[in-house]
Parts: sequence; C-alpha cells; structure tokens
Amino acid sequence: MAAAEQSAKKSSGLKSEATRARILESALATFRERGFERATMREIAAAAEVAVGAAYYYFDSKDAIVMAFYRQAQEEMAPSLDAILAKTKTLEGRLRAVIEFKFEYFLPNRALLGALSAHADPGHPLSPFSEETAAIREQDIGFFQQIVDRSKVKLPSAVDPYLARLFWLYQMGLLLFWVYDRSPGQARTRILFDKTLKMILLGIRLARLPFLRPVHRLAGELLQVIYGEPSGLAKAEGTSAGPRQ
Amino acid sequence: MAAAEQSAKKSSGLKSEATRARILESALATFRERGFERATMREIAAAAEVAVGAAYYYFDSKDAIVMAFYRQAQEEMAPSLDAILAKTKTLEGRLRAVIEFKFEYFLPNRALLGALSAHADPGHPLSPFSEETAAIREQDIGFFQQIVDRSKVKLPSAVDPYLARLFWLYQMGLLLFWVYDRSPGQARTRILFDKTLKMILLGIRLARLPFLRPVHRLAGELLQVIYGEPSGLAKAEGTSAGPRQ
DNA sequence: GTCTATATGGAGATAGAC
DNA sequence: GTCTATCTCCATATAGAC
Repeated sequence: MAAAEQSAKKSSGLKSEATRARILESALATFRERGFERATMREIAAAAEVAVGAAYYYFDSKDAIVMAFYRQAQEEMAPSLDAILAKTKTLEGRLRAVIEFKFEYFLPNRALLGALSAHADPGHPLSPFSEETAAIREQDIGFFQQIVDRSKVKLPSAVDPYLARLFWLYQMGLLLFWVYDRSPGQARTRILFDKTLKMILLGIRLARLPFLRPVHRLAGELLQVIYGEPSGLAKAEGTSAGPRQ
Repeated sequence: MAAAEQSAKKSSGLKSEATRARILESALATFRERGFERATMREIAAAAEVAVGAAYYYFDSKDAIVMAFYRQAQEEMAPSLDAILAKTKTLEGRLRAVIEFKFEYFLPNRALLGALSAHADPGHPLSPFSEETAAIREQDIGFFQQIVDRSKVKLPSAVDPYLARLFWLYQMGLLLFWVYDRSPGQARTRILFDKTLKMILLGIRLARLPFLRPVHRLAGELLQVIYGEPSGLAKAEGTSAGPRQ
C-alpha cells in the first residue's frame, strides 16, 4: 500500500538506488558492530563514504533505516517462505522450517533486532505492534494463516480463528528470547523452540478432549476481547491485530 | 545487599535526604507528564528547584532515578503484600489480590513503567531481568514463593520447583500488557488477568490427569534448561533467575 | 535529482567555585 | 554538600554546489 512507497522515496534515479543500498548496508554493518543506540549517523555516513546529509536524503531518520531493513527482510524472505510452505507437509514441519529459516536469516543482524524488541510499546514506530509496521506484520501473519489453512488443523471454534495470530505471537516471543540468548549457538532458544512446539502440538491434539471445554470457553472469550471479532483474518485492517486496541 | 546501599549514597546528610526525595518526586512527576524519553534532566531539576548538577549529585544518571523508583516501590509495597498474604487464603485469592494491588500501586506512574518494559534486554540495567535489578527481582519472586508454599499447591515434580518464578513471569507479562493497554480503565488487562488466571487454575487442577504426563515431562525439561537446577529457589543467587543465562 | 558542508539546538554529563 | 558554568557529542535541518 502507501506505506511501501515511503521506503523507495525518489527511487527513480539509477545510481541513486546503489547509493541508497550502500548506505543501508553500511548502517547495518555499523549497527552490528556498535549496536543500534551507539551507532551514530556520522559513522554510518562515513562507512558508506557519503556525507551525513546524503544519509538523511535517503532516510528520514535513523529509525527509518531500521524500517527499511524490516521491509527488505520481509521482501527477501517471502520467496523462501513460499518455497518452504510448498515443500513441507505437516503443521509441525512447516512451523519448524519457517521459524528456523527466520533465525537463520536474521542471524547476522541478531544484535540489531535487539533495538527492535526493545520497543514493546505499540506507539513506537519500530515496534512489531505499531501502525507503521502493520503492513509487514499482516503479511507475516498471512504466512502463518497459510500454514494453518493448508495443514487442516481443526481446533475448537472458539480459538480456531485466532490460531495464525497466536502462532505469529509465538514466533515473536521466540525471536525475542533468541535475540538475548547468550548460550553458545543460542542453544537455549533451540531447546525452548523444540519443547514448546511439541507442547503446542500435544495441546492441539488434546484440545478435543471433553473436559477441556471450559478452557476453550475461557480462551475464546479472552481472544475475542484482545483481538476483536473472530472473523477478522490477516486482511488489510491496519490496527486490528496486535495486543492492543 | 550492596546494591541497596547504592541508592542511599551519602544519605548521612540531614537536609540532604529531603532534597534527594524532592528530586525523585519531581522526576516522577516529569516522567508522568512528558514520558521518560522526552523528560530532560533540565526539566527534572527545574521542577525540583535545583540545578542540573544537583540532580546528578544525587543520581548518577537519568536511569539511576528509575532504579531508585523501583527500589522505593519494592520497599513501599512490601508491608502491604505481607498483609495481603496474611489476609487471603486461597491460591487464587492471593494471586489476584497481590497482582491487583500492584496495578493499583503503579497506576499513577503507569507511563513510567513503559520506560522499564521498553528494556527487555537483560543487559540493560533497567531491565527486569538485569543483574542490577536482581535483588528486587529475587525479593519479588520470594513473595510468589510464599504464595505457592502457603497455598499448598502440588504440581507434578517436574514443574513444581519453578512455579513461583513462572508466576512472577506471568505478573511481568500482565504488567507489560497493562502499561500499553489503552482501553478505558485498562479494561482489557482486567479481562486478560481474569481469564488467564482462571485458565491457569484450571490447568493446575487438570495437571494431575494421567495423559498430561508427556506435557509435564516436556515442561520440566524446558524449565531446567531455562532456569537451571530445579532446587534453586529465590535465594541470593544473583543471575540464576530470568529468562537468560 | 544528488549530494557536501555547515549550522542548530538539546541532550547527558562534569570540573570546580561556593 | 550544593550548585553554576561549561563541555562534548549527537540527531537532525538547511543552504546551496554539482
């Protein structure tokens, strides 16, 4: 939509695109080395061998660079995610492959994601729950919706419509843990992922048991308050998803 | 321990204590009005009617003011929490009263807690998972340990030793949601709290059912990796708690 | 349209006078 | 112990050269 245009501001140029890419790349390198907070626009510009003003010509602010990174990541990952969806069969296999692929993709910029997850505030533009990231978020939830649909999981009707969004939230939680996981090779995250995924799948299988009905009822009521009407999928709704109004 | 002293730096003075309190109060007021980020040390000092340098004399940094707020909150809440533990009987009643009391206590400074929860990074001093906040965290977990012990809940041995820490984490999650809950009177948080608490209690009651044993096993293995040995209570261990090494 | 050079204004922090 | 004056550094804005 309109948000996608913002990033490609004045992309009509020819050499322009290369400069822009170079600045983005230098910024990511600087973030990697010094962390988002400590990295200055001066350093970024110097690393890209342009003047500070040039960086501001292509990106409205330091935050805007991160936004560009988000968008680029989403775009770059999309084909691979589609391929994974086509290749794998089961719900477990798909969830595992998709989320593992994201870990792999983000690995070089793991530290940068710290700057992201530092913003739980839905009011902050860089937050995964903000309006500014809504388009990216909805698209991402869309992938999980596909996983759910094509794996023909059938949960009690009270929670079923929210499943994709819950998986997305689950993924965000894993990424958050991963970003700050200091164990070698992020081994703890791997274990967290493995065990929680198994628990979730077990939970889905057990969900049909009759005495769990009170749990469904509670979960359904809860989800409806948090997410709104159960009918809402990952359509272009804007602010409806995420843990706030 | 040693951390507690830090706050009362040079508290030997007489009028000194009053000035310090005044600066802290003014800082909280400024945070409330302008948010943590936008509030400047200049404003804080002006509001307290002291020079900027004076503010820095009492607090090493803007962050240090928040730390002082944490400690003050913990100290002020402790007697009330003890009273609540004595007054209430059931696990549900205790959890409900304790957590509701915290919402009430923090209500005037709800916005300030945003600055806190913005720091998921355990490496950041203000993070609820940092070393710097370890003493406060351990004490808080201690309250939940008392709730668990005195309510004689008995969970499968795999997860039982971690129950207090899980409740603490649950509380932190609720607080995080609450901080950013824009619904009138934070009605959504209230519902989230109510429904999830009921689900948790239902879960505890159902936990003894035989076919849930695989879930226990998984949960136990997971918790051991995340938290370390099951024996560890909320003793003075420092870095053992929290979702990271 | 693309970019350099330079200015602005405000932040956290400090040296050293009272 | 308290506070003034001042420093450094940064994100961002702008003026105007190519």
